[in-house]
Amino acid sequence: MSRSVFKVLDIVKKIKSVLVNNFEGINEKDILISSPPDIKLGDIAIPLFSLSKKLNFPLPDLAEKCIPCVKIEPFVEKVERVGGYLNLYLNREIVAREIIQQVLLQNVQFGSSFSGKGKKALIEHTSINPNASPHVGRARNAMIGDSLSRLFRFEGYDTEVHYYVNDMGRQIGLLVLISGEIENLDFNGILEAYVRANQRAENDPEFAKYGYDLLAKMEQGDEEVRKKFFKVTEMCLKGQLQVLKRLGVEYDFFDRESDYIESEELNKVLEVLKAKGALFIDEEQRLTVDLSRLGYTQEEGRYFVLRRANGSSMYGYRDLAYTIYKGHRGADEDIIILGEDHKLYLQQISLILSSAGYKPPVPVFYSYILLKEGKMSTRQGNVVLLSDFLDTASVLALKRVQEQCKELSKEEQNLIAEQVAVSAIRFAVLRVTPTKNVIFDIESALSFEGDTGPYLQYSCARIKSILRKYGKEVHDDIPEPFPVQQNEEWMLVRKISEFPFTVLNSIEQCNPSIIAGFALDLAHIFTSFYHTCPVLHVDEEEIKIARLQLCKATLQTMQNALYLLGISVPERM
RNA sequence: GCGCCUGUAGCUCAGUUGGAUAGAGCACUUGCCUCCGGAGCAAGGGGCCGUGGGUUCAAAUCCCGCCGGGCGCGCCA
Repeated sequence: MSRSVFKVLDIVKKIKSVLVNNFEGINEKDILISSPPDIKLGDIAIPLFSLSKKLNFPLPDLAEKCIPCVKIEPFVEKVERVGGYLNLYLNREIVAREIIQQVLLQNVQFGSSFSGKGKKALIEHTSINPNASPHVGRARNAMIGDSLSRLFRFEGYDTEVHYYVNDMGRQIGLLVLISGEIENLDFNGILEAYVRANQRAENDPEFAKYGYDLLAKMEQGDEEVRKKFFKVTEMCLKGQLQVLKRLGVEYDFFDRESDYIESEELNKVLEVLKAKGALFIDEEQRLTVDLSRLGYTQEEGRYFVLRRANGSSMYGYRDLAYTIYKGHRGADEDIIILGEDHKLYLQQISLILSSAGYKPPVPVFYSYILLKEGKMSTRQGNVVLLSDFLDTASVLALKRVQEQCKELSKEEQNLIAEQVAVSAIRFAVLRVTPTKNVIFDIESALSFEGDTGPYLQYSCARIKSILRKYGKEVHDDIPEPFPVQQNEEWMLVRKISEFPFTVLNSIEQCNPSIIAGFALDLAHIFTSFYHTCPVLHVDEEEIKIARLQLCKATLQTMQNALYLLGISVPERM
């Protein structure tokens, strides 16, 4: 069921205002605009059921009255009533011209409504514990966050991306402890070291205690200990960032948790909580917030501990301080990407912040990536490391590139293979709505066939090939009228016209999968067009040019969509 | 136990916020490279949209109950 709506032109807006002006007692919200289930039934559909009811006007009469109103010149060619629907047929040649023109004029900006102009967005994402190489499950956070960052930038927001470096805590303490025992510990050895440290802590209370002691010294600002923590976490962070960079994920700011051990402003917030009777020292000497005093109604999750009995801070304390800091950066949109396991936690800190007059960040939650065999577990060894996946995908892609692009240099071939590998993983993860679990199937993610990132790149490569073979620059002046002969051409135009709407929809819902779905639709329609409509092999020069322009507009739209997903488009593959 | 999320073809997922005949890909069957790139296209089979009620002109979509899956629930981060 396609519900394409022509957003590029203001036809929808015009229809609404015309109807509102012609009928008393209705407003724009009463008028629904959708589109017919089949291209044969027209391009825009207006269901009249509720209008007829609201106006107390028999449906056939209402339809009769509406038909001349919505026949908006010169775009609407024909209006028909089918059952309770008013179906509008657009003038393909005029509408297509307008749309293709817009795409070619706006090129890399086509799709943006600039809704974020003059506004600022702050996005925090990824925050993988610096203790291991990231697996694809963890990377879902980074991919969603990165894609949203691209969306916000695309819409004109002044966007800053933050990475919160969790360089504290008992786990890191243990890691620092054991790193002192291993010579030349590097990023590759870190996971093993981490696992070993945890095992030892379980069996050796002495060792565990050292971990805590080290953490306490770190908190108290012991310079030497701080240096040790920094050294280990920095090495780990660098390694992780290298892998993430392969995916095209980058950050503007790295904020270290250890810089938020003490916060005067947060202490003032705590005074507010105290005044509300929400802050107390519990029976085990922990500094605790009783959220029920702030409006929290559940018993589960009612208490939120800020400091241990020995006075050391908990993650929640530091994160509250950090969140306050972020709030002062003046962002209109303050967004944080979190795994679904943080839902209650975020609710808790949001309650604390808002009860002291702060605006909490807007969370985007995502569910875990599962393997067919079940959950990913580092301990059980059934994880798919991001770097491993990229390596195998890249090798597989290289084989095909070597066959198909023999004339290219080795470096170019490698580059393309890497681009294909990245698109395979990014698309496989991003195409699924964040709130749903992703069942990750390595086999199909590596197949590059069907609804995959490489398929999208492939369809672009085909367009580029056509444009290359044409040999000349395809100019941007669109003929009037623009010839549209086949349904496939028209369907392409319709799909392209949806893109700005899709972008807005995606950013409103903070859901990149909407873009992914759009890219797939567009690619399918294009390949269908490709097989039915010859571009270079047509005699009439006007048709050839028009189709070349349609190809160019399709490519531009596809590249813009893929850019938002962090997928780059090779010239050939 | 309580709370949040989720259930659509054998499998992996869409379904533009309540609209017309529920759509793709994988897998299976059948065609299509002397023709702009077969990482492709065209066609076919395959559905009680978890289940039982309700709301209305209209429900995969909204509300309630039940069942299955994911996540969480006081010194982890």
